Amino acid sequence: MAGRPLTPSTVPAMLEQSKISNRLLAQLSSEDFAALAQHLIPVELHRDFVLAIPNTPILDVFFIESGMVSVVAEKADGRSIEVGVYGRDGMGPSTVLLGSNQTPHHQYMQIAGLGFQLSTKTFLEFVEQRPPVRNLMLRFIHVFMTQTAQSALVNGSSIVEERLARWVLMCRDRLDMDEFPITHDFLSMMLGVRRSSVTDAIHLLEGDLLIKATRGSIKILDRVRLERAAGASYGVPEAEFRRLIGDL
Amino acid sequence: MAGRPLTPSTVPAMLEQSKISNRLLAQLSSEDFAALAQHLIPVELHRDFVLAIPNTPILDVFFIESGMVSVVAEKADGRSIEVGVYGRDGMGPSTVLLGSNQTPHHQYMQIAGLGFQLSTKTFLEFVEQRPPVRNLMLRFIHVFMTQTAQSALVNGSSIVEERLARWVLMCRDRLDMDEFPITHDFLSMMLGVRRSSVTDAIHLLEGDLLIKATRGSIKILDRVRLERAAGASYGVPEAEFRRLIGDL
DNA sequence: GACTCTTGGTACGGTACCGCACCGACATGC
DNA sequence: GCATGTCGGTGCGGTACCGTACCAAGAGTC
Repeated sequence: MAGRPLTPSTVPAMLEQSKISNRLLAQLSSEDFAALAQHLIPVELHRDFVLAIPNTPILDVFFIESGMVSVVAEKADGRSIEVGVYGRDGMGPSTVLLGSNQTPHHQYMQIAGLGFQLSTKTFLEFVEQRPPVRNLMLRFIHVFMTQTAQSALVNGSSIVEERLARWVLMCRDRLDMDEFPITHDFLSMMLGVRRSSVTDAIHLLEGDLLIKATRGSIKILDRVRLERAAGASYGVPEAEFRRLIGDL
Repeated sequence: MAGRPLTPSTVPAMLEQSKISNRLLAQLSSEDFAALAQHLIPVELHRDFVLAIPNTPILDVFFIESGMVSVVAEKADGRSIEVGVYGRDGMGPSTVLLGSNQTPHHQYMQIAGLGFQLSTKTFLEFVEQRPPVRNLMLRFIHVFMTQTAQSALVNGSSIVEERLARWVLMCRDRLDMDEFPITHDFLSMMLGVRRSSVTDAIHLLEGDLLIKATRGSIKILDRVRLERAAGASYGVPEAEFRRLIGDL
C-alpha cells in the first residue's frame, strides 16, 4: 500500500495505517482500512469546533487522531454537564450507527487536534458492507455507554475532587501529553459545578503534588497517585475499552 | 396465525402480536414477529429477578411485557446508582447487540412483571438475519443511552425532589398503573441519596398533592403537575423514544 | 396476643456544595 | 504605555445534602 502512486481519487490522503493514532482505524483489517481511507478527509479540529448540534441532522462523522471531544447534555434551564469524552480512542457522533441521524447532545472539541472527516452517508454505506467494521464501531459504542453510565454514577456519588481527578485522567489517556490547556471555567461546565468549586478542588490536588495548575493549563505530576485520588470514580470504562478494543 | 393448531414446537407460546405489550415486539413486521415468537418463552419475572450480573456472560435476554428493570452501576466502594430503567418499552441486556457478552452493571426487576426469554445466541442469530429487527433494537439502544445521559445530567444538577419526580414519571410510563410498590429504601439506592432524603422529598411532593405515599407504595395524584415538578429533568429520552420508535 | 421484621418519620450536628461578588494577576492588542 | 478582556483566588452567607441514630407504625408469624 505504502508508496503506491498518487492518483486523483486518493490525493486527499495517502494514509499508512501504521501511522494512524486512532484506535478504531488502527484495529481495522488492512483491506478495510485501505477501502475506508479513500473516503477520509484529514481535517484540523480547532478548539470549540462543533461536531454535533443538538437535534440537528448529522451530516459528517469524525475519526479523531488527536485532541478531545466533549459530549455535553444541556437542561432546558441552561445547566449543562459532560456525559462523555472521546479522542483517538473513538469516533463520532456515533449515534448515526444506531439509526438516529441526530442526538440531543452537544459535541465539540474541548482540546484542539486533528482528525478525519467523512460524510455520514458514505460512512453508513461503508459499514453496511463490512460487518467487521460495523461490529468494531458497535463495541466502541458499548464502551462509550459505559463511560456515560460512569458519569451518572460519579455525578451522584463522588465529591468534586475525585471527579476532577477522573476528568484529568481521562484527558491524559487520550492525549500523549502530561500537560494540556483547560480553564477552570470550562471544567466547571464539564463537571456541572461552580467555577470556584473547581478552583478549590484543583488546590487540593495541587496540595498533594498530584498536579500543577498554571493559567489556562493543568499538568500531571504523579499519575499513579492521581488514580488513587480518583478512587472508584475511574477505571470501569477504561477496562471495558481494553477488553473489547485494545490498548488505549 | 391465531387459531393455528398447536404443534409441539409452538406449544410454549401461541402469541398474537396484537396482544403484545412490548413496544419493540409490537413494532416488528408480522413476519418477523411470527418468526421470533417461536423462540420466545413466556416467563414470570419476580421482584429482584436478576437479568444481568456484572462482568458475567449474558446467556439470556428478555423482552419485558410488564414490570420494570433497573440498570444499576456500582462503585468499588459499594455505593450504587441507577443509570437507566426499561420495561415494556424495551429489552435487555441490550449490550449483547453491541458485541459485548457482558456488562459492568447490575440488572434486576425493580417492579415484578412478565416477559419473554430467549437465549442470547438465538437472539443474535435471529437479528443477524433480519436487518429491520436489528435496526429497531439499535434505535432502542440509542434511546436508552439518552436516558443514561439524562441520569448523568440530573444527578449532577438537580435536587432530589426533581429527580424523584422524574423517577416516578418514568415508572408510570412503563406500567399502566398510577400506583406501584416501592420503598424509600430502594428509591434511595436508585437515586444515590440517603433514605431519609427520599422521605423528605416524598413529603414535599405529597405536600403539593402530586403523589400519595403509603407503606411500600407510591400513588400518582396529578401527573401533569408532577411533570412540572420534575422540570427539565424529565422529557428528553421520552421524546427520543417517540421520535425513533413510537408511542410509549 | 406477643414476637420479629420491615418500613418510614424525625432529629442532630456536620459538610460539601451553592450563588454571588469582588479583585488582582496575566495576556493581548494598540 | 495603557486599555481591555480573560482567568483565577478568595470571601460571605446560605442550603441541600450527609452520616448516624432512635423510635414508632405496620405487617407477618407462631
